Amino acid sequence: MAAHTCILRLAIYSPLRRYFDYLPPNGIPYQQLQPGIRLQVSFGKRTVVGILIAVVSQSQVAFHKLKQAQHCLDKSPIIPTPLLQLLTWAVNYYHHSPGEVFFTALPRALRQGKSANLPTYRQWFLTPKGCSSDLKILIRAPHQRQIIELLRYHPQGLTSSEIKEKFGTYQSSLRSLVIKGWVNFKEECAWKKQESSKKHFKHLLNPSQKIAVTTILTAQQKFQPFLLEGVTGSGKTEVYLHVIEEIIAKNQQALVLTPEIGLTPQIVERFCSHLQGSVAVLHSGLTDRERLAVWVAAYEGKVAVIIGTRSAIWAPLQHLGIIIVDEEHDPSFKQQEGFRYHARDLAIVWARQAKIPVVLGSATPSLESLYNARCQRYHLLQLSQRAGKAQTPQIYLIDIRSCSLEAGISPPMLKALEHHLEQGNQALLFLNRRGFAPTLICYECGFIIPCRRCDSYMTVYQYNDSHRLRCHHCGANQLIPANCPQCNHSFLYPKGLGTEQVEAKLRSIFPDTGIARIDRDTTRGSGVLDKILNDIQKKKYRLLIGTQMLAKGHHYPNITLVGILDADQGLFSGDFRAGERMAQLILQVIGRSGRGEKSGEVLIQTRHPDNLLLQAIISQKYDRVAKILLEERYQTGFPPHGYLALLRAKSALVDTPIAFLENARDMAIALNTHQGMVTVLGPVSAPMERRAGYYRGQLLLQGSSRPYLQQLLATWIPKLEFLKTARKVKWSLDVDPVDLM
DNA sequence: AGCACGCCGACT
DNA sequence: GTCGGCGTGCTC
Ligand SMILES: [Zn+2]
Ligand SMILES: [Zn+2]
Repeated sequence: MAAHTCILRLAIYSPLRRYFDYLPPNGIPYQQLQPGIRLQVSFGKRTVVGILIAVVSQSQVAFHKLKQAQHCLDKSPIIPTPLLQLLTWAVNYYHHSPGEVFFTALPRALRQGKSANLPTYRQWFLTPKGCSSDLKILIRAPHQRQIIELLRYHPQGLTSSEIKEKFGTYQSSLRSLVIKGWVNFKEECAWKKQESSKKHFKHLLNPSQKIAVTTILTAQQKFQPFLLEGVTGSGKTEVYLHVIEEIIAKNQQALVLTPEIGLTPQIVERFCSHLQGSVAVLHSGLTDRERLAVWVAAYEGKVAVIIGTRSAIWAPLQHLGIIIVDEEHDPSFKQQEGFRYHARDLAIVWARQAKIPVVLGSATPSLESLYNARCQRYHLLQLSQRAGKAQTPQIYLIDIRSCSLEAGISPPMLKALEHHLEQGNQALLFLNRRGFAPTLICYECGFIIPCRRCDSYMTVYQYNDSHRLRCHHCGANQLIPANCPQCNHSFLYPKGLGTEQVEAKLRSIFPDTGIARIDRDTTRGSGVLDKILNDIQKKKYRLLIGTQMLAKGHHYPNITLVGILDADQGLFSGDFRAGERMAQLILQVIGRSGRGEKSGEVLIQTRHPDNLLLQAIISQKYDRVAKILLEERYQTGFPPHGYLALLRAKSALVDTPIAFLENARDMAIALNTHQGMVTVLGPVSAPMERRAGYYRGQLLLQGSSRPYLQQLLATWIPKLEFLKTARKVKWSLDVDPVDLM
């Protein structure tokens, strides 16, 4: 019997870190049992969907315990082989449960076992008869009449959902109209092929762009990572476009990953207008249906280029020819909960498996990528020139220890603002803190209003959330109290600085100037940011104040003054990556100024004008910045001079996370065969111990060798779920954490 | 996670 | 008595 037993190894959506073995359903030909198909199985007391990962002949589980799968949900795989390989790699590297890994890659409909057909929608339009007929006949059918009137406004037709949006009930009316022969429909496939008005507008490349393009293209059909380094405005996007053009001309596909904020309609438009072939977009704003449609279309090869955020790394592309990761240093490529994958790192893995080139682009590369380039693992390509005639900006530090500040603005900063606005130019102020003020404090007793669920203070909001306090860590909010909760005194005042406050101050100083605030609070809702950006182009706003949203990827050609209100915040805060982040942010903001013809000026307010890192930043030489940071990482054994894995645990009770982590630590130390190679540090409570009602702790594994760290994780992590103390906490592993918060 | 089972206190 | 909270076990 055992000789030709066929056992199906399935991934099932559950936090359990293992696969589940089943026997094949009755009457299924062996050839149909391809990895990547889905089956319906009984799992415990439930019926669930499983994904076939492998067909094996042996199982760890006793034969009599194996259940038979109920039936196959697919005739052929819904996950292409390269993606299956990538997912399998991710299961092993991130030591996460296979079920959650494989299922996060799928659109919701496929997770639920629905069919993998290209979803369609109905496009309704008027027939010639419907166009010309007299509406008076419809006097007793007001719904039908409304629909006809609406369709006459939209000669290109309307979708069912668009009609449904206008009138709640519509189906019976449409049916009657179809019978009358006034209206008809056609089935359209539901994925929005991105269209562009302008087609084919070719740019000439400068010499360093040309070199980049040809170098990348000579590496086709082989694994080769490139680090494309170039300041904002040096034309990285042009390089991407020329490379992709060549790739898709050979009937291969291209995948472009961008940070969350970078995926603007402008950038999509740019790709569409330059590229022949269908471009599809994948981001968090899509409906489930649209996501499924893009997935199926991509799998069927109907899509040549996918542009998307982090999760687009799971696009089912069978003929991938190149991957591009733009702004590769951006932290949004790392998923920060559950299955904590890094899309940039997975891009490298995919490229290696598929033997294709991968391009990481950035003006301020991550230290990891920079280090890889130095070790010759990545080919470094530099775009030296800023496009156009613009000069690099002049940068000045303002020592604010000896200044009196008004809403965080020093006299020299104010003077510069006045000057640049008088010249008719635009100015930008950067402050990486939302709200009116980070704290509300009692004048009498000094009590600061805390969040009830976090070890943190409530942020004061005056405008957006009209007179409320909000916690940035858990979302809790309340009205601003009239009296101090501790001493009942009524004089509570906001202390510290936020963008709302700066905006208010600027409005009082420059009452006749258009002022825009750009942060997460003013840009909620789709299209809002886009409208603000458009109005900036039109010079409706001349003074901009904002958080890191301002820094990322948008073009503001007329800005000649950039002011950084607080360079120290972030530069000196606890986390090991804080310095890198802040340096990248400051350099990105600096890059916003002085494009086009005008050269720019940058003013940076600081209390530490002599700080080495700050000095390196204002030299605008990123390699100087990197040298300082890399030296620091070398001293501490942090990435890229070392590899990290962080075990996190949280619970509503104070002591349980640490108790679990202590058990976990003991186990790790016992299993650690190479103590010189992997160090177990902690456990300690998290920098902010309580968040959203949970007490949090963490245990850090630091390795000087990645294989040894991985080997320890592989033996250790599967054992953790059997610890008694594990039941009382929520725990998760973070391989290559981007921060230790 | 999601579901079932069994034990114990408390409440109509 | 029996309702329900929660600790424990199990998922091929
Ligand atoms: Zn008080
Ligand atoms: Zn909170």
